[in-house]
Amino acid sequence: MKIYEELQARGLIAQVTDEETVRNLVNEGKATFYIGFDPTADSLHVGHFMALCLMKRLQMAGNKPIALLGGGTGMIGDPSGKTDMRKMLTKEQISHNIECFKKQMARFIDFSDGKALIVNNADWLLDLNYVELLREVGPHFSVNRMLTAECYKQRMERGLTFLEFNYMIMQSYDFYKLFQDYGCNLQFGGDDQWSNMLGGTELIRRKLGKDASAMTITLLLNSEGKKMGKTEKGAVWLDPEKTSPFEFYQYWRNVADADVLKCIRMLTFLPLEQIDAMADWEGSRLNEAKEILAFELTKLVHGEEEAVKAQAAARALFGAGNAEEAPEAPIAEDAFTDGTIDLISILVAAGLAPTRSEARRNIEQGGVLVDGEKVSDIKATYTKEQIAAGLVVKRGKKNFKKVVLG
RNA sequence: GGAUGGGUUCCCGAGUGGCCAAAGGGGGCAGACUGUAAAUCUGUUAGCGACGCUUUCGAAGGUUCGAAUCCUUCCCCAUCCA
Repeated sequence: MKIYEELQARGLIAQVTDEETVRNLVNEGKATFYIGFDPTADSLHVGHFMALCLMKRLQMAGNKPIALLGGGTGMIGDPSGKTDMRKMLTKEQISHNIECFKKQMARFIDFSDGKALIVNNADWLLDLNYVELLREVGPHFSVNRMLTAECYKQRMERGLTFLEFNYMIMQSYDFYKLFQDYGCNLQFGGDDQWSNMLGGTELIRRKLGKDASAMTITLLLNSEGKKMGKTEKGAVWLDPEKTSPFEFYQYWRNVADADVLKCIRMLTFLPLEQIDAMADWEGSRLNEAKEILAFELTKLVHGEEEAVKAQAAARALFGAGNAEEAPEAPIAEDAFTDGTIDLISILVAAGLAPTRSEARRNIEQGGVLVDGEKVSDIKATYTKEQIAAGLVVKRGKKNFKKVVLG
């Protein structure tokens, strides 16, 4: 099975400009393709991870990836899929975020010996002269058409600023530039990028009379139609400091029944035959599939060692056995008063509750267990010796920490 | 620039002088059920040294014993007109 067919079988391909052209390009390893990453945060998240996996797959098939960091486009902000204007980032934030992105990307993609490139569109976008640019590309964009683009529709109701309206132009210019400088003939992106990407192929055709292609990756949506990789607390990050391997593992361990196989297919590198074999698993057996999904992804992102640890911790928490594998939460010496500390303080210090009020509620509602025993007294206290021995504190069913002396 | 309508807690949205930490819904959290799922049900959802205290209704002032509610100025948003 060739790469294009594999991507298709995994359900990764959403739209392509011309199937024949793209199929031939990637199957024969003739594609030089780029994917843009806007540095909107200091870590990559699951959405980026999908793109990186795709880059890796295509690279393994002999194609050359270019990772485009949006140092320039990040200054504008992509309105696609946003209902409100996003916060403008400062230049310092952007360059900090770019550094973080670079480090994380290097873990997935082989950038050695020119096998892949990493470029920053700030290098060309920031120096553009406004009037020159208008004259150069302006005539090739029809405002009427741009306004009909899907990515602006939502915003037409709530308000779209001129700043963001220009995002499509900048992205199109990127492709135009990469096409000329690096022979980049293919652009990948999330499906929400489709209209922006078409802007680029159009521009190349109109300015240079040449063809370039575009292909979008299916957005990873859950069965309720929401983007996956987001929790109430925010995105699921790849940075272990922002989303611990255990939390990362748990996120995938808890996906809905309807989404497990789709996720395995799209995100893991497991062979398709093995995945197909799981397709008729039903009911509680899907739990096994969830464990596989969680383990595989944690392994890809955090390495095998962390994946094993996360899995052991999860099993300990939900199955029998002790919870020695629980993530540790150190309590500082000065948190003790006369050698003791109360349970509310422990919960807050361990990050199991955001505020003391919340901790109090959790205890009152019977949601807190210490070493397996339910504690419903909000005044319960523990001595330094008890903490030193290690105390497993559980808040709710899925949150637990091994509290130790820090 | 002009007219009109608006900015309320995580979100939507009620509230037009005290009974307002603010209805209702959504979301979240906890509990029951279960498969660490979904659905359902119950409780809860500003903070804190907690039958009390402190901070919150776009911002800053003011009136009042008392303001989310009234007045002034300012900022922002939407729609229509230019």
